[in-house]
Amino acid sequence: MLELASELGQKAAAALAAHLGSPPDFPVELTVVRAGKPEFGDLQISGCLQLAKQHQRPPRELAERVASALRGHAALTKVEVAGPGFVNLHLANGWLAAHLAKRAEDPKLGLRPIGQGQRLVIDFSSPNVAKPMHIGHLRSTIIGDALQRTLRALGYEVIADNHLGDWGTQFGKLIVAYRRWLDAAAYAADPVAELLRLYVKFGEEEEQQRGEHGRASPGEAEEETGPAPPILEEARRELVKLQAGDPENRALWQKFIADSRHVFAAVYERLGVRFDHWLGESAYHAMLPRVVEDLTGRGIAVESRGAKVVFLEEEKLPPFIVQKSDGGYNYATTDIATLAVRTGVPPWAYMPAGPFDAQRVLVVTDERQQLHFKQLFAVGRRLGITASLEHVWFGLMRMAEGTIKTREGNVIHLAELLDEAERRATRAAGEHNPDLGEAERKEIGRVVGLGAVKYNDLSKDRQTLVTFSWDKALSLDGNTAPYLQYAYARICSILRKADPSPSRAAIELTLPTERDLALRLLAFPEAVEQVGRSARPHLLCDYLFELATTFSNFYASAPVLKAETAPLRASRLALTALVARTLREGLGLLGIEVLDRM
RNA sequence: GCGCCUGUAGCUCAGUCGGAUAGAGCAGCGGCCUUCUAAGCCGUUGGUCGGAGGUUCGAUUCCUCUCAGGCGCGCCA
Repeated sequence: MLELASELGQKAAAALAAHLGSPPDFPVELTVVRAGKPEFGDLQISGCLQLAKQHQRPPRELAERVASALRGHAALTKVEVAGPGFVNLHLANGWLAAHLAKRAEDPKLGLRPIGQGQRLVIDFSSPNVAKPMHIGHLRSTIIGDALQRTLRALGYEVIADNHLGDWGTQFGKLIVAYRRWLDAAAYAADPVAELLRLYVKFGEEEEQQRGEHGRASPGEAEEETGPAPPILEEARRELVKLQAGDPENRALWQKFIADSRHVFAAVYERLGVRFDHWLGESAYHAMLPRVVEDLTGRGIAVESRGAKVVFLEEEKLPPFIVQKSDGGYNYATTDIATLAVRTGVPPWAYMPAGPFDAQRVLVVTDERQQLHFKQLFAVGRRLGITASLEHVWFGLMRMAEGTIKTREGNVIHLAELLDEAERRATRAAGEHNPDLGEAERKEIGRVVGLGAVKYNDLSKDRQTLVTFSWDKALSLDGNTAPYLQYAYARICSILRKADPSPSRAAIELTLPTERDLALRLLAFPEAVEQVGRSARPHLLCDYLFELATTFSNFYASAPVLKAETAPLRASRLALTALVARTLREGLGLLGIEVLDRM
């Protein structure tokens, strides 16, 4: 259908250009899009209105030209001019049937390899070592995973990288707290939870000491910070030792990373998420001096107030600090190094893995880092990076009761959310289908629960600010993953009984619901390509929901197994089987599983 | 102070980079299980698209201003 649309668009534009005498001012371009309403046909062209104004011609005259150029095309039964100057196109059932037959034989369901030959790095999830993953990380993980799957399906060579937060000032604090207050049994049971407890305890101790050492009014006075509490001084010393390569501190730090990674890996296993690399911030540490040297050597960064800074006045952005006045490096430095490795700009072709020489780089984080990435990408361009650099940001997650700080007790932990999702889905499975055995009910609960959670995050435009609510996040009705999974299970039930199930047959489109289904099925590649281009997975959710709704209508109105004639039965079986494949493949691109029975 | 994002039905959200009478789900109301899984289907109620100007044949969409909320802004990540 994509090919047809562009063919018709070009044909229409050519006809109009000839009519207008190939005008130099306004290039004649016409796009063919899906019609807004059934009575307007299947496809429509609305560009004549705009062109009419530019060329001072009556819109209907131009529309008539376009219409007569397209009439007689084999794919179309009717071409009509409507309203002020729209051209409505009606597709021939024969054309639809022929394309469905082709689609049924295509293992890729019509997906075109638009990313062929291109390497793409996608950075997502990226939790911080020693901090538990919460519902905010879930968004990055789920969106990133859906994108990596989709981009792979479109032919990109995808490198999924988990850019772990494994380097930073928190490690000094953790080392101090670990030595003072470690509960070994708790650590053995759940290292990340224990490390969080230690981190929180450190903060409390710091506050207490701060209270003792001055600062009469803790509220306002940001300016006059009193002397740093002793425990904070201690943490700074430990951090310096760690960065200088002190063996004991280094061993502790590596232990924190290794143990955290185990905990994260279990979550990813449960979610079905995989990475090609886990190149955390620390992986780039060794190259930071060279980054700054190069930047200053090329005049990109200059000294200012003792720090090394890149000024971005051309881009109307605030300055970007790449080296602190104390000589230390920060997030900006690490990210420049990371970007250089990912895109392979010299001279930083060091690495345990890479450089990757990617043509496209996607970074999935929350909205708060928009400015940072604008600055980073601006620096990247000065370094000569030509790859497409995209900050795939998503809206923050907020609690229903208002914004709550990440203090323990108020955070919803990932595992807790997934457990509850599975519990609810398992119970629902039992209610809807009492005949299920224990094991099957649990498996359905797992797949449906996980699907509901993932789809909840994926189905909204990623940029919307979401207010978390248990009932909304774990809903199983309406526009949710279970609805799609249920449609799939019903199809499987039909196919099980079809015996033998003929997958290929001549398609007959006798009912309106069959025709609707045919149109929706053919639109699959378009939806997937849109996700690949715009990095917005909700477009695929919308498509799949529409496909499932269209199928449900078909299911209610057209008997498959008891169709009036044998050819019609075969046709409907083929159509049904194709819906199943499209749902399974589409949900698969979102990282959501399906079940044969529910 | 400067900047980014968001405001669409009671609630949660779509709205194809200017098109025809703004669409779904949930909630509400009324129907449909002697036929393939009722986690479903059909019908119905509900809108000054935050507000005010502007651009034009046409604005939820683009521009300006304004209100409300969220988030950033030289040595955290």
